[in-house]
Amino acid sequence: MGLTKTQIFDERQNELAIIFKVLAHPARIAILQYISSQKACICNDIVEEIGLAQPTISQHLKELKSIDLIIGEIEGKKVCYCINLNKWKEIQTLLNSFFDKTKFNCC
Amino acid sequence: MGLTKTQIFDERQNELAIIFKVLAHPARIAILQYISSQKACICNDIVEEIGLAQPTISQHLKELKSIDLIIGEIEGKKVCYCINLNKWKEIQTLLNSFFDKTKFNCC
DNA sequence: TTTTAATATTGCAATATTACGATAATAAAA
DNA sequence: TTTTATTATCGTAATATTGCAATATTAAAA
Repeated sequence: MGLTKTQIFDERQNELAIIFKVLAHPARIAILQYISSQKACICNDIVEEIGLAQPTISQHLKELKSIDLIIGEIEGKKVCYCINLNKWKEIQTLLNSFFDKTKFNCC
Repeated sequence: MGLTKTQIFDERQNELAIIFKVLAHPARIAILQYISSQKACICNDIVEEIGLAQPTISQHLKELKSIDLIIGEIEGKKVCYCINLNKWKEIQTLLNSFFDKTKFNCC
């Protein structure tokens, strides 16, 4: 069906899945790595760096923005995209909590 | 197109994306949490716990197995699924490395 | 050997994702 | 004001994912 049955899972499980889903594309990984390594993180530079069409990059940026992982600051005609450090740390902590909380009773 | 252009990204970026993708479903999060909390982690118990049809669970288990996150041990007619602790730790380390390596020069 | 129980696989319908051309929106520059 | 540059949105084609009924496979039990 292609439709995830979110209603049978709890909020935490759905939240984790959404975060993982946003990160589950090499272009979005590459965008994050590029943004984080540059002093100026202009959208157009990202398009040239990654090698996907401008609308495609714009869409990936939108998905990263949807969980506040990046912030876009308008600078005239351009937009400077930056990683949202607070959210970044928050997500890293959340993922570590998921990995750590998982105990291994069996086998 | 629906087809990810993996060839324009490096191996590390693609590997990270695949790991995130496997984790990007609440059912698979729930399966991992359930398996890790049980002494016996029989496939049928997972089906009853999660509330999805048996073939659907079987498919999700297959995806978790695809990156060796879980191991299925055959016990007669039943299969006992367990988390692969070594891979679990390895992936946690890899994700932390990704989060840590990302520096923030801009903004 | 036949039956039963547990799990995997196949096939398919419905929805989601990816990618991009065309175009709109926005703001600086001419 | 018109042009130009930059980014966002829309529409759409192609592929992927999700979920399940039907069925196959496997191994213990009868």
